[in-house]
Amino acid sequence: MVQRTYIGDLNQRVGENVVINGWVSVRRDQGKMVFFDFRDMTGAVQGVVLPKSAAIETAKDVKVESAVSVTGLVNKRPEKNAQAGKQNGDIELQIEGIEVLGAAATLPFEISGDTAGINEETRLKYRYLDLRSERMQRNIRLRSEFVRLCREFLFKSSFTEVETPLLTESTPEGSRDFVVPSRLHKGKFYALPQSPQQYKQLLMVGGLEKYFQLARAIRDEDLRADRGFEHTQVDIEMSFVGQEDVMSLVERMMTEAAEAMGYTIKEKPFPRFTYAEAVEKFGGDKFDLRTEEDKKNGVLAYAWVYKFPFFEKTPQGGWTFTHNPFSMPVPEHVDALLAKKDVGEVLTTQYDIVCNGYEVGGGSIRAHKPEILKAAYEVMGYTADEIDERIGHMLEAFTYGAPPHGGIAIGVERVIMNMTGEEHLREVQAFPMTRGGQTSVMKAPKPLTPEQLKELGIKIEPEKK
RNA sequence: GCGGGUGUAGCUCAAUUGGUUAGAGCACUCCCCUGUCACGGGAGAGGCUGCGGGUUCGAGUCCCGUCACUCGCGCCA
Repeated sequence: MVQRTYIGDLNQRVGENVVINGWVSVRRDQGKMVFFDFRDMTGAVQGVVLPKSAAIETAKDVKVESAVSVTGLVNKRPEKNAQAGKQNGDIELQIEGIEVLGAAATLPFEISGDTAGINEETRLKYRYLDLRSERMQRNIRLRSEFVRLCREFLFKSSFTEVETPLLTESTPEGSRDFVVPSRLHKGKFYALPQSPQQYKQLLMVGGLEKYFQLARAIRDEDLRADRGFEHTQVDIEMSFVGQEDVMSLVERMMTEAAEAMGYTIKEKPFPRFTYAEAVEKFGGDKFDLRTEEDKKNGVLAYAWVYKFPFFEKTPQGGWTFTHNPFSMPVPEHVDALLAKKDVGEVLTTQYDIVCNGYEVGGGSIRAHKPEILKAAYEVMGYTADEIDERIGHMLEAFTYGAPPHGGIAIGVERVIMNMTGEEHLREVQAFPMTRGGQTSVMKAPKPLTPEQLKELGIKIEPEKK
């Protein structure tokens, strides 16, 4: 069997016989001769079946988007037939044989153009076809490239990648959990992680010092254009660090990745605004620092927002956290928190990273001393028993030599949306859901069989109207 | 949960104040074409107008209900 040549390498093989694999993008049947556009993951090339070619009969039956193996001779095109400014526009494949490896039925929609205008339901039902489109190929590959560069940066910086559990505990003070019924413990449920927060802090207690994970975060809240049930975070945690250490590491990672991908960052180091400044200047903590010119040029305008209030009033007159309850207050406010004095004035070490109007990540230095973490829960009005039930395990873990630690989570989809200019999360995920929460292609959620329900100890009550 | 938008051929859309047999482009099938490159030319097939009800001599069009998709709010970092 002859070695496959990638289409992107054909221009170095002029005069040679080659085999290419790929898909048929276009067929142009001229009667006596037939032209094709083929593509693989490296690019596109024109093939021609001449009248005397043995492949002429099969060529007429090849359907667009079929997967094929094509043998032929790489020719320089005559000057008058060359296509300037087009990949492989100066060569073509003179086809000797076409083998259809996977025939294509008539397509439900055309994928040669931009599929963004096609009905969302149709695109998602046939996501495997939509993924062949140029736009989706670009977005998904770009996403992979970003993730690769983050991984490389973090490995280079002595981080350890750790996978934390997917089946875990419900966290009532966050957003709504997706839950999984337990077969072994009927009537009890696991929850899918909203973030690996507790585990990554326990990894710091566990001496890993520098952890990261490409972590899936799962939340059962209604969907938006830029928000799905699932998204992916570059999740980072470090020991023996302060706010400055985490921020500068993240800044280097984001800069290296973006610049390696050819993007321009508007301002380095990233400008910083306190929450109060951001509200005053921009009316909120998600702002866009780009000029119209920047927008045209695809510039990324990163910035930090920090010094958020730790707590805010609840409608009932109590206190709740603004970001999360497990952060350290800024050093000068630790005593106030411990004394529960001037609670509304206490600032947290939380830092958010924003870019082009989106919040792309957030983190903080964590409360690694049990009394500080406990104080935050007391401010929010939890009883000793409730605190023990919710975070007793963390408080205990922190009694065994917990290092000061902090971290961040960067939302991968948000970054890729900024890079591609996409306004919809679905355009940067391979298999997203509809807004109504139905999965691509196979349309979950679906009912379970009575046997499955019985095994789980679950009875479904018919919904009353 | 609330509010807005959309739903007509496989896809993208059109169809006058309610009026005859619901049209077009692309895709598809067949025929013609030796240099095309989103090839071109000719012919053809393809419709429960999301679904259910109502008003009317007559509904794609008006009314009520319902479903799906979508955008925003609530919710959510």
